[in-house]
Amino acid sequence: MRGKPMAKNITSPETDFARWYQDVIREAELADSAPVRGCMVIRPYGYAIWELMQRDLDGRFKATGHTNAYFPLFIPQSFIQKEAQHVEGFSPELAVVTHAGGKQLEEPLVVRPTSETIINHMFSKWIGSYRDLPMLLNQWANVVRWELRPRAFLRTTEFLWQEGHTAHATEQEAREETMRMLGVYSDFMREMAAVPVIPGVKTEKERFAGAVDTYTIEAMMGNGWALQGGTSHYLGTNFARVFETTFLDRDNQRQFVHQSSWGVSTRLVGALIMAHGDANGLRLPPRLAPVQVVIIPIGMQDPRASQVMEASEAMAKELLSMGVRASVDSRDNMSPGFKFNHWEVRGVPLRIEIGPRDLDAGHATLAQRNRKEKFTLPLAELTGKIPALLNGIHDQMLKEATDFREGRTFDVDTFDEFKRLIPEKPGFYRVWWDGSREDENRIQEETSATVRCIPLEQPGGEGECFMTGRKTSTRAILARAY
RNA sequence: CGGGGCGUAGCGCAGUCCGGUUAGCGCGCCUGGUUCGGGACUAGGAGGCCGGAGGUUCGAAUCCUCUCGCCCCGACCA
Repeated sequence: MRGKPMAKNITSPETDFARWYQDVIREAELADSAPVRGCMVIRPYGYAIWELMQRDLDGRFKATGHTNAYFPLFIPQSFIQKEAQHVEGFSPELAVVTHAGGKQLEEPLVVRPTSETIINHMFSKWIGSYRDLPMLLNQWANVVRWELRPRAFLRTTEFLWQEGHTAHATEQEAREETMRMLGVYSDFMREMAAVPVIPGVKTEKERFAGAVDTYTIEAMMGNGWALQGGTSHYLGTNFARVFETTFLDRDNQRQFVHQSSWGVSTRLVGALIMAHGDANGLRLPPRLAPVQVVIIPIGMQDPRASQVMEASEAMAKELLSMGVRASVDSRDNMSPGFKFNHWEVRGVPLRIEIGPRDLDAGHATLAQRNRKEKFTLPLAELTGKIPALLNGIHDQMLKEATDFREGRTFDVDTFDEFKRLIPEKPGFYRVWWDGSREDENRIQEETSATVRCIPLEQPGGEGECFMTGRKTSTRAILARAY
């Protein structure tokens, strides 16, 4: 890239991060806006990323004992209204169907914003005794929350997600489940998305409506803002009580089940874009890249073009048989340079160039999306080295993202200091925390930042709360967030 | 819901203040030729109810009224 100009049609992320984000989505053909406000079309390339996420996560859910099921899109309005906190949290953003079949419905139907209520309704029928527990279900679905301010992938009126719902005999089991799934999400983010996350618990203000405790994984985006990548809730018996989800224990006593629910959404695609993208567009971590290796044949008018094509095809075939997602860009109406840029914008982690000169030298030229220098590898041993190269790219991207986050994480002791620093240095701010909801409101009003979470991993020791001055042993993380 | 911006070719825009023949530019697209190791060149070509409705005028993309929609920034949220 030797000092060449920035990618065409992409605003520099330093100039305007929000516009850069939109430009990348457009140029990489991830999504397009839809005729309905707040909704978006996920284009094939963007959807392919989501499918890779789904496939991996689904495997992790199965491996932890969950099975998939599907519950209806429409929920009787009365269901939502049963749990006080839940209604309060969701009523402003509900889409409600009042007419169908040519007439007004007796009871309006809510388009699910989440499925705790309808699932509890069914659980109460399915669960009789402790022998039916734990019940461990997941569903892949779309949900609708009427958004005032949509952003592609991050916040759309309709979005795709997965919601896990479990019921257990004891609080301890349900809490263990809550933490287990938070761990699954953290692992996924690190191992697949190459995004480091901070697992923690939400404050009361940020808690899911209806949960006892809400846990989160918080990731840092390229502008220093935080993004909640996934949530896992311990629901206690809140929904069980209103839906009478009960079981008979060993002593023949009726008990409420203890529950968890947890989810991640297409928002993760947005997280990927903003955690790894650069001025030239998208950068995809290899394990979530629809195309991991693109092979560009060069000199397609050259007398030896057919040799070049043969070598390219052979290489792709070999890689595919090894389980590497490789493809040859054999379009003959585009110059190599155009193709380089085309695939760079789309974030393909590894590119292989093969031309007559390479054939003469018995090697191919490689370029990593996350590095500037090109290098060569002998043809004889090239394909065998690709898996390790891809793993290396993953490790490098994870390290880059981690280093970036560390460089943007600050410790502050007073609210004044925080107020002064956060506008000029957006990032994660660690503070001693013993504040109330009112304190949080004040923080948000005066700085636009929020308490992202109280990390599970605490440093120990104690200090004075940066708002109240009270002694506390709790450290919290504050940031501006999406 | 507040504040700001924008609707003109598939995409990005100019033209609008100050009305005047056939509405322009770049990219993309189609056809031919030449090209191909970092966004190729060239010749020709296709493509528009100037967001919608009403008005003013001899004449409206341009002026007036009303509408619809989109985007950005804030409040709410995964």
